[in-house]
Amino acid sequence: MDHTLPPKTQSELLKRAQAIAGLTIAELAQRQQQAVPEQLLHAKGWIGQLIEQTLGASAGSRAEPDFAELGIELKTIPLNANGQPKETTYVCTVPLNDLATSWQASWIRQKLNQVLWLPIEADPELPIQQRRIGSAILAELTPLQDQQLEQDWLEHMELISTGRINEISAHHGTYLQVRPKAANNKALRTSTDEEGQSIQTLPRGFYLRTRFTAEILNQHYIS
Amino acid sequence: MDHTLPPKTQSELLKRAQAIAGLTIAELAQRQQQAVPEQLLHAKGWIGQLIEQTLGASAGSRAEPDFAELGIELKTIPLNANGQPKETTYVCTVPLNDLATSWQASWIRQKLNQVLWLPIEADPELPIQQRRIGSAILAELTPLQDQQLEQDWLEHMELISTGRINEISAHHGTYLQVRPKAANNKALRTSTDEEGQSIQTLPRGFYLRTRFTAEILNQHYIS
DNA sequence: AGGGATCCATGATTGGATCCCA
DNA sequence: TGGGATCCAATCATGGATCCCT
Repeated sequence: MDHTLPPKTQSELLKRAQAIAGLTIAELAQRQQQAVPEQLLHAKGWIGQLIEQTLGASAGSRAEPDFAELGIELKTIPLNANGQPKETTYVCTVPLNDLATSWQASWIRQKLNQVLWLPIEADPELPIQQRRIGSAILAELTPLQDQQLEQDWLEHMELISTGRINEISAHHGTYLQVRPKAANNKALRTSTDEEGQSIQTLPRGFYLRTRFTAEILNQHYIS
Repeated sequence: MDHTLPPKTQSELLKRAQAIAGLTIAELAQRQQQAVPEQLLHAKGWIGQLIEQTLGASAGSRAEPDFAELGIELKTIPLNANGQPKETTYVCTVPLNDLATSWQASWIRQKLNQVLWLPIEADPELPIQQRRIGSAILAELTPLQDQQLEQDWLEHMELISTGRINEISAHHGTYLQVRPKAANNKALRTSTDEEGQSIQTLPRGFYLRTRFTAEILNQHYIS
């Protein structure tokens, strides 16, 4: 089995995801003829990319969901020893220019509207090879989630569009954070301040807090 | 002013509480002719007792609210620099024998049914003398709080009455915890295990988590 | 530079242990 | 011993910083 071609239907995508549920990372890597890194420090996105490759996501695309034709985004969720999400989830870059858009039309909402969530064991005690892939969850934003995300997004965009991006900290937002997304804290990018002057600022990304992904899991595995 | 006599009415109690709102501990201590300790490490209950004395609570009584005739219990709430409760709140000892009672008739519920909460600044940066007393809140248990506390209480009492008290940790209970309440961890007391044998165990107390007292504060100071 | 994410120092929380008084 | 509570080491959570790939 070597799924390099994108799945043609939602059902085909789900079938592929179900087929890898329960596998260890070592088993999946072998199928894909990949070597498993000893640690993720120097291979941070590796597992996500292994999964993308396996399910046939169109890698490297921009401003589009991973499965563009199906309108589905793929996201892995690292789980701690307790089965809870261990990290926030990166969604996409925060636009620093091109601010005149609505939540409905925004890039981030296009990505989050329909997501295939794939929980993956990530207890640091567990060697990467032995970590198991969980059962995929295909979830559409509920009206309530949509509303809550929109509210967070509006607050962030208000600050950005009034040139106060440097006032944003990761403390803002109920579900959605804005945090640095860069090679390091020297990687600056041009934005615009309150008086229309150019300013240098760190590039940022939108991240979903763990409380959001924890709710997704709870809604689907009522234990 | 020296209120050593118990207040005769609820209104008199509230008047006394309002009269000390805004005072510093130093000011109140002077009125009561008490010396303020430099630190609370060796005077842990001192502020609570200063307040009791001031408001005319019947000190040292047992199995009864502080203002027995009014059915009102007095509790101070230490606040951190952010105005949030800093500690859990001790309520009363957990009965290790005498287990055949209902929530309605229980000692703890008698105490919690009507409480005069008194917030007091307790930021460790602030010298004890300068800490201020807040505005008192007289609160009756809401039906929802009553239900939630009952559920926690039932779970704890189930474990105690089946001799599994040593399985209880402070992790149990949504609002109500059971934790050690003793001079030290060698102070043992006799209880009964599953087969009716005597066992030695630490004496325990019921404590309200800060999330409970935080809700009390939020309901009354909508800020 | 955008997409795939995790790292990890530091601050916040917690809960077992402890302290004084009558 | 019951009532008045706080202490504080250890754990948890967080969010600013960082890493690889195309």
